[in-house]
Amino acid sequence: MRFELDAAPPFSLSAVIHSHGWARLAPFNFDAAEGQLLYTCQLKDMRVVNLSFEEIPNGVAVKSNKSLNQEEQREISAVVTWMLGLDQDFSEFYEITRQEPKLKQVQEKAQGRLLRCPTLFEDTVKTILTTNTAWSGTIRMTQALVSQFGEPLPGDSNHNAFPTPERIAASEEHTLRGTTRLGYRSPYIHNLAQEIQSGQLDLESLKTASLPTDQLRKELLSIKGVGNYAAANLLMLLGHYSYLTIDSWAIKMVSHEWHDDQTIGPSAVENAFEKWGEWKGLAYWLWDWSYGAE
DNA sequence: GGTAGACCTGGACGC
DNA sequence: GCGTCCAGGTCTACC
Repeated sequence: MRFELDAAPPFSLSAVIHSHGWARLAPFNFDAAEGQLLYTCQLKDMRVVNLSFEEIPNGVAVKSNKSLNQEEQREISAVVTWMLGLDQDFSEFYEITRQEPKLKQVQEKAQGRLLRCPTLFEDTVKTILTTNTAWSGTIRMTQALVSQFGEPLPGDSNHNAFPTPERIAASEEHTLRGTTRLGYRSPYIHNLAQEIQSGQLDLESLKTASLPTDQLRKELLSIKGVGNYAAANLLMLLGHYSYLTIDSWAIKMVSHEWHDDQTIGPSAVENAFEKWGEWKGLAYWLWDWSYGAE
């Protein structure tokens, strides 16, 4: 089954796919040779379907491996709109970056949208799994979580949906740790799933909450396992760009760009992007870094 | 408020 | 094959 969704111009599916590493984390499946993105999605009625995305002139065409009823199609339309940021408008950002040589490519390439997961729960878990580990570790842990706890695609044991909070909460923490090798992150993920499952935390409501950025950040920082870096990353996914995702890579990039590779601290990274105000997170993220280019 | 040390895993490296 | 070291953010205890 195939249907089309409009996107606010300019739009580039490729720019969304390459906006960060999410496309390489299960249950996303990115075929680099074909340039095709797939996602194994569990619907509200618990059905699991495989979705693929194709760029068309005014937006994106969505293909499902199974037929969908009207309600399911409405649900997937809303989910894909959120995942690809189809309704996001970056004209203000493009306006202020036009004169900056290191950002002049952003409008031309329709950059700005960041690939998101259907739920903030999934984005939060994946963000926690990026902390204090190499990227290969993030891929391994996410794959283990999906294959061990995700609902399988009918007739295809190689593809599972991302596990629901209920499914993770129903397991024992030591089982989660033992089967997925999440290490010390395991209690963070388990605790988050339990809080959502019990109704103590309504994480998904933050996607549409009209809270000031600082308040939203405070809510995110209250989650065990989410610190400054993780909160900034999640804020970016929620469309708030006034905090920087300062990790070891950011420090290395800024040190090389403006400090002759001298040792610097996080405040130097902050200072370097202060002028971009509420857009500084995005300016940093899309900056055309000279590191590795020479 | 700032800082040190522990947390956990996989990979690189030396023997 | 085995042991050691290191990288990567966050939490907690302590000052």
